[in-house]
Amino acid sequence: MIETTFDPKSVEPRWSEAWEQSGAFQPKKDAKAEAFCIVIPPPNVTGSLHIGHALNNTLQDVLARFERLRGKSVLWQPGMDHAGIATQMVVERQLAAEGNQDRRALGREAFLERVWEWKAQSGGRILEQLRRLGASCDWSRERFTLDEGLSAAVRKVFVQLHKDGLIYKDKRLVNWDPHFETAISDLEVVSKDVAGTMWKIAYPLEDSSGEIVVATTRPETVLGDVAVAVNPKDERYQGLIGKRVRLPLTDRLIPIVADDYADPEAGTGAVKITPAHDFNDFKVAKRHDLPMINIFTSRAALNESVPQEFRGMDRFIARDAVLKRLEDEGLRRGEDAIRHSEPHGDRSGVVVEPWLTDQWYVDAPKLAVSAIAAVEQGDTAFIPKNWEKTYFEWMRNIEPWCVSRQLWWGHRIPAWYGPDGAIFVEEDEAAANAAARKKYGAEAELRQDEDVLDTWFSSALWPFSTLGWPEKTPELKRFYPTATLVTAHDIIFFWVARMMMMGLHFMKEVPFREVYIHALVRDASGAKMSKSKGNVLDPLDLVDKYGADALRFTLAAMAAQGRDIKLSEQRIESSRNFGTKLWNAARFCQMNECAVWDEFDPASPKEKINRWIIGETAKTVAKVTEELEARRFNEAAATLYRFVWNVFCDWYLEFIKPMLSGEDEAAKSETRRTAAWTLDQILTLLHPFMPFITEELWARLGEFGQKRDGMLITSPWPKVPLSLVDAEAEGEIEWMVRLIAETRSTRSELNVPPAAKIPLLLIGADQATEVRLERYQNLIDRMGRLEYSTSAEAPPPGSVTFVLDGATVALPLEGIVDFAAETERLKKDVAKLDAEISKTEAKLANADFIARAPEEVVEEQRERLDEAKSTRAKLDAARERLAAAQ
RNA sequence: GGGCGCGUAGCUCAGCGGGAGAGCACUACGUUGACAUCGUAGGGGUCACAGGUUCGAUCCCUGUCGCGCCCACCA
Repeated sequence: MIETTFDPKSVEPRWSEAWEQSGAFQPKKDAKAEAFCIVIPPPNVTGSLHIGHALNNTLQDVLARFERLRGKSVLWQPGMDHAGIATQMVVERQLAAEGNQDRRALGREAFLERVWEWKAQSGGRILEQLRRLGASCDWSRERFTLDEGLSAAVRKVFVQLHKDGLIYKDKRLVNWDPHFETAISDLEVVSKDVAGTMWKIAYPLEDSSGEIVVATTRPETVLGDVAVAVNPKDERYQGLIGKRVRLPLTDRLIPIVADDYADPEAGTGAVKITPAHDFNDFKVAKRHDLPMINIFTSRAALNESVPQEFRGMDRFIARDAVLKRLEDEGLRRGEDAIRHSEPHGDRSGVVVEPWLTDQWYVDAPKLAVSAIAAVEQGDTAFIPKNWEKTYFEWMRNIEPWCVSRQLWWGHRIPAWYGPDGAIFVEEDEAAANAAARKKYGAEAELRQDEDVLDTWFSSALWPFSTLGWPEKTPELKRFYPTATLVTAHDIIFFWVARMMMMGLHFMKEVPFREVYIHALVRDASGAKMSKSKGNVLDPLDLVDKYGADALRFTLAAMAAQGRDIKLSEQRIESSRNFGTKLWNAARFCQMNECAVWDEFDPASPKEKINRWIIGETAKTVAKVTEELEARRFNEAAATLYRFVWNVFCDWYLEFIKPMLSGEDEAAKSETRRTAAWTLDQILTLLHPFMPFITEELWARLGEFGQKRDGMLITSPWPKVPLSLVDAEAEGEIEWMVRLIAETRSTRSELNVPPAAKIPLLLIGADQATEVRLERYQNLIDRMGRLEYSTSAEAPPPGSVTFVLDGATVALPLEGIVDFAAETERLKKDVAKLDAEISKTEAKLANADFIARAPEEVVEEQRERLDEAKSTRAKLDAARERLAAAQ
């Protein structure tokens, strides 16, 4: 006998293992089966499962299991990302905590050894956590972005792009993170709104005939100024253009130049130009052929380009020092408090500096062309579609992508430098040496580029590198392009866009047919959860408390398109209760020996109730299938919830109770088999959402009846044709449902004591009605506590009647009614009905409506009117009787 | 400045051209016979506001207000 509740803790690990052992997670070998591939967004090796991962992977798993049940050959490709900065940060911290030397002292090789050691020990915990969630990835194909195969792909891509002229080295301003001492891409810069000060500083004219006042939020950069720019149309400064000013605190003379960049409305209208430390100033300097003076070290302290007194100072300390000296010199001209935004490194959190360095760039604008076209043509579709706009907007304004990082953990750039600085970009050292020999005619000492690639460079290759590229593997042939990519919108630029570019360039084919963008799960304050902020929720606690199925079902049910999710524990609790409900429904079936003993033909049942539930099942199968195909996870979940709870449990199981305890053996047997069959369909439909409980119940129920073949996970998706919907059965059951519902409602309205049965008088009941009532007498008794008779006598005075399917049901009121309250209620109901009647009548009298509205809508309105009128008559009669009884 | 989205029950949120829904919470009644609960019934909404389109608008369009996010800019 099944116990009263489902115990996830004991069941989940057992099935996780059984599934994996059985090979169910691996793609079907059947060559005829349609391929369906999802590549996992590779979690960081440093990562720990947070609620966003839980949502992301639940949705992928729902799709993977759904398509697997539908018979497709499913590959859900798992793996991890080496996460350059994040991982290096973790290990550096660890070194520091252990009182060890820092990475520089340790040396590159020893440090990398430490990182690999760390990875072996504590990396990749997240994949274990995904297993707990039930993720049906093909774990035998796990990949890591630093694996040899994927690294080879990275090298090949780099070399090829270089050959194609799509990767180049350039000296320009980059976003420099002074904490990690590396360049970062535009995307890794986040601007934060901060309170700041706008200082006004006077620059004396060379001829001492006056001064020009500039405004700045960064006084320390005065030391790197090479000019002052004013707008050529700005009348205030007309006479000054071309003159020179004395740069304060230095002995430099710098020109006043005219440039449209200077906005007369902003600040003082005169802008100091610091080309080495500001993107706009850089452009101005280029236009005017001005020198660029770098005043910062890689840690953003002042370097030897500044006067002795400031050298070595941190930038913020220097700011105060510079201000103080300017004060001393009498050059300050006031200050204003302002709010402005400051660029910060997304990982380090420190203010990043524009800094002039040599870096490698990918020509993203060129690669974007086909990536844009592919989405325009619909080769790849975004769901929801409006994300395409975001994608286009970014792609059309894309800047070159800085891919070199001054880190150690990552793919080392496959570029070697000759003694004369010549660059050899080759897949390995041997090839570079060969190239060098060719160039120099002799062996040459080569030095490999010290830098590594942006982590996202290897992620961009993920859809084909994990399938074996550059080898021509069968997997690559079979599963590329992949079917669906499931991700959150925050990495559309970081990842999706770049996969599109790389996939199209190297595979000549989009990496995925469809991109499903799901909501972000936000923390309590609505802030974005992120690995570096540490404000993550632990879904594993929720799994411990409620089970993986409950969490999964909740997340899927909340995955509506277009709104961020603020997860509440109550929702998970109610999903857990849903699981319990299902569990107990199965328990009930088992107790009543509901089992399929042989092939069951859902067209065979004779009993109306059984034909009805089969029809309802058919409708549900069609609906859930359609909703999953359209990726409306929330609606599929809601459909199942309602079907299981409100249809199967609340009505069907209640309806069949009398039969299961009745004497009609044929009906009983048929009902048992139908119930068992329906439950099987439910378990299958629900399996993508709640794999553990469904698999467990499937197995338990299989201990009776027909022997189960294999496991639920590899069973076929239900095929229940809609032709099994039996209109007659549907009508009859609906009639019963209405009768019982109305009786319940009447009982409540009339305050009938709970234990009492309501005596009913059926006036004008025909034979068919009597037969129906007889058939369901037990049910009526149980659910409605309704006692009926078909006496020909007229209804007693003071009774309420209602009409159902031709039969008038009269309820005597004496002794059980609060007359005053009842009269009040009737009045209210009558008023409501009158409003509806007049509204509907007006509508039906409207010629335009009749002419223009669809036939079925008009018909609906007529029915509505008839119903309202008959209810109205019923209420009138009730009111009269009430009055009479009083 | 540009873009995307949101405003629906006390709370968390679905829905969407044809008389507004769920879960939780609340109230009442019932429940020892599948249900660490469950069932039934009930209260509770000008679907942010104002215009427009339409026979008909919570839904489509425009505008306003409030909120969130993304991008750009910020001397």
